[in-house]
Amino acid sequence: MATIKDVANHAGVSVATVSRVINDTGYVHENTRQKVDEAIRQLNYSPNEVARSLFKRKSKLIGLLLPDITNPYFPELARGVEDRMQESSYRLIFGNSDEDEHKERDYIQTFVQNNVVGVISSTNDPNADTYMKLKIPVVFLDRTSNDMPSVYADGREGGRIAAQQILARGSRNVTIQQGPKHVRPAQDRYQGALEILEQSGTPYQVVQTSSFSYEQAGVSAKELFQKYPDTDGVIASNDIAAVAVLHEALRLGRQVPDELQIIGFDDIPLSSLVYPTLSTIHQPAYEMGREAAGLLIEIMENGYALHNNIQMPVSFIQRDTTRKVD
Amino acid sequence: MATIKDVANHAGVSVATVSRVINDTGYVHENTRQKVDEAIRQLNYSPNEVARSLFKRKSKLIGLLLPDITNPYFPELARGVEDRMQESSYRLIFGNSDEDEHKERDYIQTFVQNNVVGVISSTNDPNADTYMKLKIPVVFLDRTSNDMPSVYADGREGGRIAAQQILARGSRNVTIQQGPKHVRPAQDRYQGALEILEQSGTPYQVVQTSSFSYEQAGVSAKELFQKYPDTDGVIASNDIAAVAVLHEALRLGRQVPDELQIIGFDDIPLSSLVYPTLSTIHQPAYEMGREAAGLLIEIMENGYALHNNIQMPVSFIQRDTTRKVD
DNA sequence: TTTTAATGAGTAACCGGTTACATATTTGAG
DNA sequence: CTCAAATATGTAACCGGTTACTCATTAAAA
Repeated sequence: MATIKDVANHAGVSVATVSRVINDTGYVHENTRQKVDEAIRQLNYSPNEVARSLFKRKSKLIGLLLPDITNPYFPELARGVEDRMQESSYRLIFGNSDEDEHKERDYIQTFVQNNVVGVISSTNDPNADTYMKLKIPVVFLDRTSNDMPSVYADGREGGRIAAQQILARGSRNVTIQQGPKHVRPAQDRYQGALEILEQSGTPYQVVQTSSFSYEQAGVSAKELFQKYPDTDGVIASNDIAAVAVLHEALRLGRQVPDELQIIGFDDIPLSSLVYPTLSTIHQPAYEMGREAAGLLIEIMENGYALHNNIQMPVSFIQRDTTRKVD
Repeated sequence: MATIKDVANHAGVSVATVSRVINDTGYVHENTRQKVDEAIRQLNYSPNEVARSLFKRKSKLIGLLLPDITNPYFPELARGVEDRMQESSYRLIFGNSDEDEHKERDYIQTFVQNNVVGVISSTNDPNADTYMKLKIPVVFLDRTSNDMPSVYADGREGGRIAAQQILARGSRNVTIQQGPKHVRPAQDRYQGALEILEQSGTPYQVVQTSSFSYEQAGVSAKELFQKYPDTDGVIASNDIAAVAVLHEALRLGRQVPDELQIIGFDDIPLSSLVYPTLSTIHQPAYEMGREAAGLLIEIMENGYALHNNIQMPVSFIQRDTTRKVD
């Protein structure tokens, strides 16, 4: 690869001048600029970001930490982040945390070692030392933190809506999946649903799910119907779990939505492709990713942001696993 | 952040000695080593990878380029790559190419600018200049290249298997989705299926799909049944498309698999969660990701690899959108 | 005991950029 | 025409590591 020195030699100027040309700083005579541009073109030169990063102590890299890209909700977030970052010519160092504190710390460390200028993280503990001590801006995505910048959907409200809708549509023996205990958004939804069911006075029951993996989803769905064969409404912990429940229900010959209603959470793309299509609580994942990226960029460039906590709206998407009302 | 100089001062030694300690090179007296280790601990020092990278002209970063992480097949690949890279403490700079040549070039350039030591790419044109001129090792993933390292599934064979199976199970008026023309693996499958159908002499028809997006999948499925309402077997271009077809078929009241069989491609996790579960051609995506990472590591560390072209087996997964035979 | 090899640690150049500073030339106001 | 300000460019220090080289000390071999 050609270096700035090669370009300088080729153009018969000093490296400082070349630097001025490529960064458009200081004074450069038009003729000189042209000579340099020509040399750059001929040598197909592009500056070494590592050298830049070393001197400036900042790169054009952003650290992105998500729980598990294999869960279809996260690619949407990631894509939103990427697209927005791309527009401002930032690149991503990406890692899966598996909701594991240790992996998280590990990644954050290498982010710092690589001079990233900002971090976007979906952590369950935004107040962990790892983040509090960070000297670069962090935005929490899909997670809430009062005192730190974050972009998230109103999970609790989502849970409430799910419960309200399933009751309004006639379920009288609802089962709520609690979702993994250590995953904050899962617990928020759960609490929201619980709240409504409590105050409605209708009978309900709770089942645990320990992870968001596909295998777990299948197992949990089977368990659910073994324990509560009479349930007539399921508020699933997310769409994967919901699809698994739907699948198991059909296998058992239950009529959906007439005997059994199901509401998911997330509104991943496949929700509208299964049959019957899945009613769910929509989270604007792609937009959330974009917002998080935008927020981070704002903070990186201005040192602060106008709105540090962006709560995105959730909404009920009526499809075919719930009965119609109007 | 503490620098190596801080550590050196704190320990009362030179930076060279600290460097020897952290890299475990050269001679260092045990007592000295302990002093340095203690200083590192106290200052919570970890070396700046950017400075290292600049001097060595190589980082611990790998460039990963995938078409679109939003397509559920790719997160599996990505995860496989990440997990393997993680084990050898490489990190990923990640980008979505959207199968777009320009975006690809852009990414490859910033990979180089950031001193990545290797690239894993799913490109449609492994012979493009962008790659031929690269001085760092590249492994093509989910794409074939004769002369360059690659890890891919036998798409053509997959297509053949799909056609054989759908015929063996009694479809007599098959529709093949061709998939996007510029996407190599899609065309391979298509060719494979075509081959078998041609030589079988049974009637068949071809429909185009222009992208792998969810919306497209829905539209294509509708079109398919409008054009060929009498088809009794669909070989879809991938699982997303297949699920869309399945969905549309059920909506139209077609009996699956009795009146209509459907075979997908990829075996994404959701294939076994839809109802009825989707018969499909399995690609070991996660393992392919791991293999690609392993291959790249081998090349990076030895300068060459024993097996440069790793073809992974595909297999027919019999589920419920095809009839049973035994 | 002498000689040589192994061990231990510091100095300084280097990686490829950026930028403060110095210097030279040009421009324009008075 | 003079002189300050604006323009143009080069020199060299710096970012935070790594490593070649030098020198001193210690251990081992002769």
